[in-house]
Amino acid sequence: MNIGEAAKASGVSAKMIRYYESVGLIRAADRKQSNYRDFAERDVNELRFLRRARTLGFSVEEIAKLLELWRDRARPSREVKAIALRHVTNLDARIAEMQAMADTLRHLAHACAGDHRPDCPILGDLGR
Amino acid sequence: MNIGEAAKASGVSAKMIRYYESVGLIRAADRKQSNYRDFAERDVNELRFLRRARTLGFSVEEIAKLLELWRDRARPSREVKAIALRHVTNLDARIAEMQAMADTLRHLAHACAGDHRPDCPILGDLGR
DNA sequence: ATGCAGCTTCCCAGCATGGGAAGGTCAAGA
DNA sequence: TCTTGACCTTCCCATGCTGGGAAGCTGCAT
Repeated sequence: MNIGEAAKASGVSAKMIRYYESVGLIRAADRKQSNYRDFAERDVNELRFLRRARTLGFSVEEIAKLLELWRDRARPSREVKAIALRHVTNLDARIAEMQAMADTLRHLAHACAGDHRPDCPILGDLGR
Repeated sequence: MNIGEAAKASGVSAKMIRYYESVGLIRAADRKQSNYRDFAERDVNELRFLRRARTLGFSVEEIAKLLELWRDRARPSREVKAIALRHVTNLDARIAEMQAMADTLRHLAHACAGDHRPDCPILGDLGR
């Protein structure tokens, strides 16, 4: 399977497949005589795993560990769970930060007339 | 005022001050004969504005517009409000995304024993 | 055989930030 | 006065993830 087909089948762009390979996230694919990469079904499965993990917000580094565990039939589920929960903690922290930003801005915007006049609590706050 | 003092006074690192100057976010500071940058109180005020806007999550590009409006005494508050609300919409979207990620993961992690055994709904989902 | 689609590598760009090297400047203390 | 150390200057590099594009090779269909 060429990289284009693997990309279509997995939902990961060819550009990204090459990148993941270059940083060692996935095994380097086999090569045909033409030097074209040759993907097997197993590779496509890993790429799909990868894509799904990305949509859940895992970093490339975390995915490296998850993939390793995935490949290891004797993994302890404890390790997988730990990575997932650490990521959840991380997400929650970032959500709280952004929530605070949004709330502050909503509040300031609410107090701003939003017309032709220059007076503006938003700028007032920023320049306090 | 040297860049170090301006950094301390504004809470923006010297590195970042140089960067903001290089991308045209702030006016290029005056130079002394030594070629050292020379900051005035007004510059420090802009840097503080900048820092506050960054903590509210505005992009450098948005801040460029906000700074422009801040400097313009005849600005219509409408424009400021529009930028702020657009940013809030943006934040809300990202929060919702991350919330969905966190919820999915919490759910999967809850179903995962997290012990020495290899069975794991988290990996199951990722590799579905 | 010719052309086009698809592959290869390599470089560049962005966001915002920090690290560090090589070299110039300033102020304080011996 | 000279040295020293803190601070400044520019320049390049790296991060994490993604896309754009150039130059050149391969493979298939007409």
